[in-house]
Amino acid sequence: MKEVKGAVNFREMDKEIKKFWEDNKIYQKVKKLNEHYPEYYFVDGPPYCSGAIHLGTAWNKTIKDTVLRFKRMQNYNVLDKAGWDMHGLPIEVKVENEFNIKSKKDIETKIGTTEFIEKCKEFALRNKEVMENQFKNLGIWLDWENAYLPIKNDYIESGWWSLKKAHEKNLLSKDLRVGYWCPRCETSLAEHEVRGEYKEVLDPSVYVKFKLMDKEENENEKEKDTYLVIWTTTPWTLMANLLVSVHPDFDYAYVEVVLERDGEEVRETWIIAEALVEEVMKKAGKNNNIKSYNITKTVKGKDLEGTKYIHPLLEENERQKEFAEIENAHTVVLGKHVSLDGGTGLVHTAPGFGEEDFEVGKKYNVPIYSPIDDEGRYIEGKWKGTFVKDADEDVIETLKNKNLLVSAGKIKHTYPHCWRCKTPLLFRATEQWFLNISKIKDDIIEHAKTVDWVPNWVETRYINGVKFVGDWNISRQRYWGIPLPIWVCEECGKYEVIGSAEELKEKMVNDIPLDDLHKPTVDKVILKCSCGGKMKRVPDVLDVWYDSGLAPYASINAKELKKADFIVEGNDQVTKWFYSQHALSAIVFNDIPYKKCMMHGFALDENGNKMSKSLGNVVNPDDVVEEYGADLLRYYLLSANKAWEDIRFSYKELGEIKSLFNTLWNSYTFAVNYMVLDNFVPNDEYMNYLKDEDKWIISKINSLTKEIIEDLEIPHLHSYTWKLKEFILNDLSRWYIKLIRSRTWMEKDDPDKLSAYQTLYYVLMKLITILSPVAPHISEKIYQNMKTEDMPESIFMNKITVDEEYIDKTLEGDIEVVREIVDAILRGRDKVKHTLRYPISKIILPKSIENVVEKYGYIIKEQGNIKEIDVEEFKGNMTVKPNYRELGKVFKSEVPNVVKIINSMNPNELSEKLKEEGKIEIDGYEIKPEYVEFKIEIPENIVGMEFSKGNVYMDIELTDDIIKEGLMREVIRRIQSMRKDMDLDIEEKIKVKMDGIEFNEDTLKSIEKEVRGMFVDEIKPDYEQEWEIKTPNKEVYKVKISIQKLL
RNA sequence: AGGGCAGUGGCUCAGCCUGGUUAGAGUGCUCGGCUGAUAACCGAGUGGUCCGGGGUUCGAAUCCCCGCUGCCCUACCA
Repeated sequence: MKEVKGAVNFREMDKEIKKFWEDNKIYQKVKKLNEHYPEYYFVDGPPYCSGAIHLGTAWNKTIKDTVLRFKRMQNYNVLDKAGWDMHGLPIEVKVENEFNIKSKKDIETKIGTTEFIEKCKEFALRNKEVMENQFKNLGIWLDWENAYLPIKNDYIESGWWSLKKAHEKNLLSKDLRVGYWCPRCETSLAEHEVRGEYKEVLDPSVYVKFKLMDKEENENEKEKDTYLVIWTTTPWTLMANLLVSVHPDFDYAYVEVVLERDGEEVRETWIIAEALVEEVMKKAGKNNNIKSYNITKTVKGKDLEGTKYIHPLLEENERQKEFAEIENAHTVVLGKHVSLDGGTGLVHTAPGFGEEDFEVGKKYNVPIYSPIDDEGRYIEGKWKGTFVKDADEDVIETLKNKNLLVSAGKIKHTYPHCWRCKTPLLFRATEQWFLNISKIKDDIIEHAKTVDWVPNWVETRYINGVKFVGDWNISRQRYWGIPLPIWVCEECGKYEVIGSAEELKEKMVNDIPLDDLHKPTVDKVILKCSCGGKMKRVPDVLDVWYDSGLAPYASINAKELKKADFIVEGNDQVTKWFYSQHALSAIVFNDIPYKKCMMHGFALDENGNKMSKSLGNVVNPDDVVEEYGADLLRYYLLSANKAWEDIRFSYKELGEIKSLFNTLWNSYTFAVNYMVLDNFVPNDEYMNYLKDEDKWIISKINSLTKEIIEDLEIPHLHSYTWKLKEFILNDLSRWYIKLIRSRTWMEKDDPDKLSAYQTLYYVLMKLITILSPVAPHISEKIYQNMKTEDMPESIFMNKITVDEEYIDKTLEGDIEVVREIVDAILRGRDKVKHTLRYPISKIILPKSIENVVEKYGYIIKEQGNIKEIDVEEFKGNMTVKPNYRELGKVFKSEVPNVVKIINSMNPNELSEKLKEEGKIEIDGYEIKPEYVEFKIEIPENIVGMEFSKGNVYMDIELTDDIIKEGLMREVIRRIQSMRKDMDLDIEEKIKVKMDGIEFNEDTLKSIEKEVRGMFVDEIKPDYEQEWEIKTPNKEVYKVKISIQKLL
């Protein structure tokens, strides 16, 4: 042990400890140590290698690190590979920017795929390094050396292998679907790539009439010109309209509209959802000269099913004339997705341009018509070659000329944009590869029920999420990803799924070296079809979520399922990674790949807003670490909230954690510096001399350890950290250290002193052991200074254990009472301005706690500065209070009656009787002592204070002796304060001269001892000060104190 | 629209699962105190319709139902 001097700098400590761990390979040694213990399999949810970590990722890894450190200290062989997410569009984009590439074509023509892939790889690896270092600065211990990287061949092969399994189980298919498409980047985008990219835009808001085909039975003149009124914000999609959807259960009104057109009165019937008629007519009035309108009849949506209409742009798109011949095309169909939130209650449906439209189109068996090219230009019709959005105005104009426009305006709404080029996205039908999750959904839901979710309601949320997912589109028309291992025959269209590089090597007809399984290498491989044709690879790559979904088995290169004992990620991952890895394991192993799954929240700014660059409210974890040190941030993140709720990051609260750690550090330096001063060497022998307060805190730390093990097991990190805080501040610093302070001033080898040191030593060691999972640096730092030769090299080589034999709940309870009494005394003193420096000659405590007083009276005396304690049966006015909990157990619904009886009795008599007879029977109710609590009112003329077990009465009479003793303390305090001003060492001796106050010889001796001084008559003062001392009996002393250093 | 979570002093949050004294902490503010752990610490005061309404119960912050508000997820924004 070495003396600890100077102010604590937590950041410097981080660096020092990090170096210590690295130089001595502590992580590796800990791993080795646990090698033969049971496995604890943890799978790291891989962060994306985008550049830098943020507060959320820091939080995420802190949770992981804390739990895993705990598990290691429980002697588990923790499998803890770090993981990284490295493929995908975000990196492609960054690289494109680096090369100033504008379009997809440029990649192939300007720099070539090989070079491009190489750059993507470099970029990902570079970012991985940066982020890894940031994590290491937070003290995150993971297996960084053997991290799993999805860009490695064996990982890619795992992807292939699993996809082949999916194929074998008939869960892989190729299908035409509508998805997001960026016309500028010429690629499909995944749903998750679009998330957060909905931006407010001004779009056309157009109400259009679709004329009904004249029905023979509709001879009625009035119903001849009948129209469906639809609303759209994308007029350009009308070109591809095939259906109009209505809700089967809604009411639709036939609105007879009288309007004036070209000077003539025209009568038309418009079909609009009844609830929206007024709104639509209001809008229509602006563009049409409407004279009047009234509803002639209403029908249910389902009654409209099959009604045929004339496509409004039939002349502008010849193809629509062909479609008109198809059975269901250009008819009203039913769809539950139709809402009355806006529009007309009739939804224009273009199956090639909308996801739901697509579903409806398939259901009604009409063509999935999507007449645009990769760049978003029409490939046929009047506007052939025009970019679709540019056609909007012209479409509107055309409709107007055809008298089919009801209203044209603008609307502000949110619309998805390409996150890289900010172009509004289109919805477009393309052929993609799918995993048919819908076939195994029931199994997936069943698996989910076997998981231990933290908090448990995540299960509901997860299962609900799963219920909504459709088949998983796994193919992307991009470059940087796991290549789809699917080869298609050019002749017969048959396809084959390859499960490994080995298999590919066997089957390829040309000779391509397979050093790297990325594009474009694999693209060159040709296989031979059974029909004799050439098979070429589908040029797509896999969705990057497929990569991370493979983690449970690909990360350890396994072909069987090893269920993770624990995973934890942010709440956005419930429907992402929790799901993607489950989906892939369900396909391959028909099981869920984790046993315990915890969700955490998001890190928001102080006001609860998301941190974003544009708001300028981003808190960089590096900055926080630089200012406060890693442990404070770690502790803050785990204590700020229940993990599954969002954290509002606050520097103020971080400051509170700083106070906590300062207190911890002060407690530690207090202990160590005294120990060093006395050359203390810890020795179990001293445990034989423990005083009650020592036994108390030893019991406390063991009780705490026990609770903390339970908290970390769940894990409930908030109660873990809160309990630590409570112990450090209240039990250790504010109570125990206060209690033993006088013992540190005793002679070196006094057993009382040694046992106090031994206790402090024991408790601090226990404390830092349970603190170390969350605050590894500080704990290690303290450990390194306090450990003895025979102890393990690092704190993390120790086990967290409970010494059950030291737990004494009775003692803990008794000392709690003592604490309450001391607090009550201090409150009482405060009330009458009788400060602690002046003793109180006597206090009286209730007889019921006699044994507590007998055992621990010395603590009360010392802490309250009390001369004598009496225990008495108090007399006085009693009040009685029923103990509802006890009464409830026995009397249930009779409780009010019993309470009435209790309250109606004279409390003093009741108490007397209960004491004599043990119980009373009144009106058939048996009243026992435990049903009631008595309190004695404190008479006004007596100084008394209440605590949980009764009252404490204080005799505050001021005798000469008391004043004298108080004055002695007044003087001591002032001399001490002057010593401090002079910056003297604790051990340094001084000469003192006092004028203006007299003490007897004994008192002077006591003062000399406490202040390490010597009273003299003559002095050459180094420091002088005049003091005014006021006693409680209003005497005033003017005292001059002079101090001279003794060299 | 569906699902989940949350709503407790000025602020940040415990407590709720498993109903039972006077609903707790920290922080803020006011006052007082302490002093060799000291840029720390202690005490007192201040401050609450426990979101609202209904129900169950002898008893509800806690359990149930309905609603309000905020956040998140999913869907949608035709």
